[in-house]
Amino acid sequence: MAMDDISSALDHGAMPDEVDSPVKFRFPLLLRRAWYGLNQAFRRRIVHLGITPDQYTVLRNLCEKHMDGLTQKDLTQRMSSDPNTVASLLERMESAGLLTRKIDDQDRRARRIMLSADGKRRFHQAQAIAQELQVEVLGALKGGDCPRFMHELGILADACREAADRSLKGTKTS
Amino acid sequence: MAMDDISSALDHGAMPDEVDSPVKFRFPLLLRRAWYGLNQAFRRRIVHLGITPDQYTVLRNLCEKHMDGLTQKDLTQRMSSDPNTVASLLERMESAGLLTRKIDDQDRRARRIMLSADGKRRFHQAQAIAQELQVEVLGALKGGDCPRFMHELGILADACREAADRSLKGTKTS
DNA sequence: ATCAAATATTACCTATACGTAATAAATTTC
DNA sequence: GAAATTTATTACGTATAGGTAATATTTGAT
Repeated sequence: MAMDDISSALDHGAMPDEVDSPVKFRFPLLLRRAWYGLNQAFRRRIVHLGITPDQYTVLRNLCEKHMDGLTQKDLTQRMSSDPNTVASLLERMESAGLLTRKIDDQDRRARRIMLSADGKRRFHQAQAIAQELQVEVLGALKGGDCPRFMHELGILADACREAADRSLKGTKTS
Repeated sequence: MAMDDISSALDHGAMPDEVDSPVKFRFPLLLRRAWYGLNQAFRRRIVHLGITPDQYTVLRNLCEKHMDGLTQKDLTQRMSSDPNTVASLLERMESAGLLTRKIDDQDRRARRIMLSADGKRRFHQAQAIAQELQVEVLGALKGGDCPRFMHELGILADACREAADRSLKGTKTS
C-alpha cells in the first residue's frame, strides 16, 4: 500500500503535480515535521541542563576542534544561520556564563568566542543525550539506507540553500 | 570520494559514532540547513504577496478540501505545529484580512476558520511560486530517488515526532 | 442533574529567524 | 595615503516555536 501511494504521487522526480501530492509525501511538510519534532524532543531532554538545542549547536561547534575560538561569522556559517540570530544567541549564552566574547586581535571588527569551563561541562552532558536521541531516531531507518539517505538529504539541503541565495537578488527562477 | 566518506561515517544504521561524523552527514545539521534554506527561499519569493511561508501553509490547508473551515486544533495537527503558535498566527492573518474566525456551532470552545476571498486569491498566486521552487529544489535529486527519499523522510519525521512525544513524560529513552 | 475530568483556546513568557539600518574597522582603489 | 567599498557586528522590528497557566465549554461519572 505504501509504495503504491508513493509511486502514484511522486513519480517523475520533480513534476509540478508533486506539490499536490498527499500530505504524507510533500517535501516541505515532511521537513517541517522532522525538524520541529527533532528539536522539541531534544529541547525537552536537555531543559534540565539549562540550554536549548541551538545553544547546544553553538557549544558543539566551539568544542570540537576549535579551542582557539571562532568568530560570530564562523559560527553563523557553520550553523547555516544568520548573523542577527547568532548575535543574540551568543549574548544570552554569555549572560548564562557558557562562553566569553572578546575583540579579535587580528580583526577588531570581529569577536572571538571562547567556551567556558562550565559551557564545556554542560556540553558533554548534553552530548550523551543527543547521541541517545540520534540512535533512537535513525534507528527507524532499517538496513543500510541511512548513508544514502544522508547523502541525498545533503544534496537537497544544498539545493535549498542555493535557492534561497538566488531568491535574494536578480533572477528568481533560474 | 563522496561514497567513501559516507560509508566510513554512517555505516551501521544508527551507531553512536554517527554523532561525531563529518558535518556534511549529520542529520540535525542537514535538516536544519534544508528547512531554513527552503523557508528563506520561499519567504523571499512571496514577500511581495504580503504573506509568510507559515501563513501560506495555513492558506493551503484551508483551501484544499476544507471549504467548510477548520478549527485551530485541526490546523495545529495538520501543520505539525503548536496551539499557541497557530493562535497568534491566525490572529495576524485575521487582522490582515486573509481569513475569519467564528465560534463553532457544535463546540463553542472551538473557533472555525474560514478563508476570505482575498486569502484565496493570494494563496493561488503563492502556489504557483511554491511549485516553481519545489521543481527547482527536488530537481537536484537525480533519477527515481525522489519517491524513496520522501518515504524515508516520512519515516524519520514520524520517528522524530514520536521521540518528542515520549520526551514529554515518563520514560525518555524508550 | 451535578460535579469532576478532559478539551479548545487565550494570555503571557522566552528563544529564535531574519529583514533593514547603523556603526566601526579592514580592504581596495585611484 | 585618503576616499570609497566591503565586512563583522549591533540595534531594532516582526513572525514563529513552544512552555506554563488561566478560562470557558464539553463530556463523563455518579
